[in-house]
Amino acid sequence: MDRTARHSENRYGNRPTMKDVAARAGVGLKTVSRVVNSEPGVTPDTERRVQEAIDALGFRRNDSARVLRKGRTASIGLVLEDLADPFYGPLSRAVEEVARAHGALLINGSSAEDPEREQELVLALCARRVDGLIVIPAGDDHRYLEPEIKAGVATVFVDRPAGHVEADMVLSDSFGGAREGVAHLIAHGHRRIGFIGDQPRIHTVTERLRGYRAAMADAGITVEEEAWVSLGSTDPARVRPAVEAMLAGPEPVTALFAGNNRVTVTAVRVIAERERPVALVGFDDIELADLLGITVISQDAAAVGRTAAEHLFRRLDGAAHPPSRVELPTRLIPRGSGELPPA
Amino acid sequence: MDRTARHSENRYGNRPTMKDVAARAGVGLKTVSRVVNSEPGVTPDTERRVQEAIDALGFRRNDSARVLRKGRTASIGLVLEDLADPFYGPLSRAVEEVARAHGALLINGSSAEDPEREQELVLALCARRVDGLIVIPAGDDHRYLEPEIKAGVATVFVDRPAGHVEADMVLSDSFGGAREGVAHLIAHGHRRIGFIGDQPRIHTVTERLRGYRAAMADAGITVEEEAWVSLGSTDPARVRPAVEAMLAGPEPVTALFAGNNRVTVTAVRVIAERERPVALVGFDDIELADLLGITVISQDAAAVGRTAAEHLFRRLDGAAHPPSRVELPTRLIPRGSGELPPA
DNA sequence: TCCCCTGTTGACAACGTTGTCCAGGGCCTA
DNA sequence: TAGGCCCTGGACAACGTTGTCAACAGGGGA
Repeated sequence: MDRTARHSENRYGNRPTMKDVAARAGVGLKTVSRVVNSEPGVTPDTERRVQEAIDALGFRRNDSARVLRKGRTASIGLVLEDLADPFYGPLSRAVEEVARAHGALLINGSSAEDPEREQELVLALCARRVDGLIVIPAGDDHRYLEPEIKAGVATVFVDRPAGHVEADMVLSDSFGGAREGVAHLIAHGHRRIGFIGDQPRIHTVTERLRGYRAAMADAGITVEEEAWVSLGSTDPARVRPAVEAMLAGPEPVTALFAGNNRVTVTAVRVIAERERPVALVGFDDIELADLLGITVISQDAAAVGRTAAEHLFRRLDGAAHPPSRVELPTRLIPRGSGELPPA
Repeated sequence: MDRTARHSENRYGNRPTMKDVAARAGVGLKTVSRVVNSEPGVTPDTERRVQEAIDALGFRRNDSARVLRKGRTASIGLVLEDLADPFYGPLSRAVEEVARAHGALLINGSSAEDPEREQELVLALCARRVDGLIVIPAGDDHRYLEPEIKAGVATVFVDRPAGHVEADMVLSDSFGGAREGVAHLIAHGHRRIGFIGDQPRIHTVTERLRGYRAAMADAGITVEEEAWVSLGSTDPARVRPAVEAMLAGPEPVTALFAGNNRVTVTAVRVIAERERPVALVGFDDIELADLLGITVISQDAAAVGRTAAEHLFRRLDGAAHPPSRVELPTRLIPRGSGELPPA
């Protein structure tokens, strides 16, 4: 098999280059470059000839070469947990919107909550020389990013703090939100309150748990650890029995605090199957939660994304202040389920 | 000061290049390249020295240069309507998963249902030389893609057919699904059935409307166009009064068919405010719809994304068959709202 | 008439990587 | 011991673009 032939066939089909355009228009290479980039110093007549050649050949500038030459890719990377999670859709969209306003494209990837996969993704993005990175950390050690950050890749961590690395962060007030939610339940007469959360490895999980404990302590309630606190994953196959266990037995909990949107959904399902009403407050808002009367601690995913992206581009525009840490407030939205009295 | 160092400082921060690594390891440039790409023909000892230099300098291969040289970017583009829409999250995630299995990254953008923005995005992606494109069309004329497709950019259109261009398509059976949903309502005794949809410019909208008409015609029902059919946007500010109008008056509709998930959500809200029960079937499934008892025509967003991505990579792997058109089936999920009798 | 100035244009190098090809050294075989 | 072969390593060009700089033409002023 002839290698050269296969090779050329495997390239960009037969993409015309500026050289081809130049030849066809009968001008120099650089003149084409000028036209393509709307640089001044080209007579209207020449410009027209070049433009005709461009249209005729279907030429499109090769941004890879441009990037190589200029050093900026006009693209940013976003690494999150799961694009299919309704919390991350709006967040991602908000980031995209800001990026678009700055003429940048968005490359994104899901870490699936796996630190190794996070690192793999982030480094792949760095190899592409994205100008900046927005990372929702899966792991808790980001020293692998040090050379990148030192080399000038603007980086913003979102939703959870970075591990062992200095960088901007945009977080939600997980502690305060959970504390408020649990206090809300206590204010409605509950004392036996269960907490169901994701893996304790995740920062927001421990923060929310801390908020739960704080609210309980404020009310002088001693938490029955074994019976009232359940951490693990958001898989319904785990959450469901955990919730059922809390609601069973001689002294069941009368209220539940659900650590995130995935957990809330499963909790709602379990509760719906029972006769006895159970109070519930969930972290994160959910679509149609208003119709189901679910009280939630809402965090504005779009605002989080927008804020993070704005920070990022401020860095890219040269801001050199020390790493900042923004904490966005949460909001309690009472809709009924959090205002039920103890059974 | 060393020339190389000063130079690279001006570019990507101060990114070391293979040349720097080679100098430090005391080997040739190409040897570094071999190590980085795990090519054979390097003694373990040399490899170790190179690897040490790489680690010491924090070197990361510049994929822009690699792409320029190799002609493949190992990235694909996905242009959809709105990443924040719960239908597109899972779709996007499925595409990403397939891309990942093929070692490719995903660049995505939202067209916001604006044909111009779609074109702008697609062409930007082409300039980046993505290997392939998955497009959920906003516009209905894609002739602008002709030179790209001819140049070898694999392209798959999803959810809606392409305009004036030969390419693979992966669609859902909008017509059949809507027809089945409306027939379901008719089977439960309804004859006055309203249809609420998005902009008629969108292919799926007219297809679903066609399904509605077909089901009505099958049952010998004459559609009262003015009163029963409402198209426009998915903005609640428009949908809400439209639904209210259908449910008002001396001869209101007794059932509604909602054209997509956004519309369904608003319809559910309006219905929830009323005393008289109104039957409802919605196109697209919605989270928690099971708890609210909403009957839906479900299309598997993840399956759509996966199928499209698989088609794309088959093309990239050399498949040369003529453009195919896949239509994925929908599924009626009865949950109560679609089985209500006429009031 | 000459010269300078301005405005257009093109030649050329460089960006960082990979493919090609060649050189040298060590080892095996005859 | 000579010849040949394999294995390792390096020099060099090329990918398509942009920045630099110089050339050139035309016009106007002295």
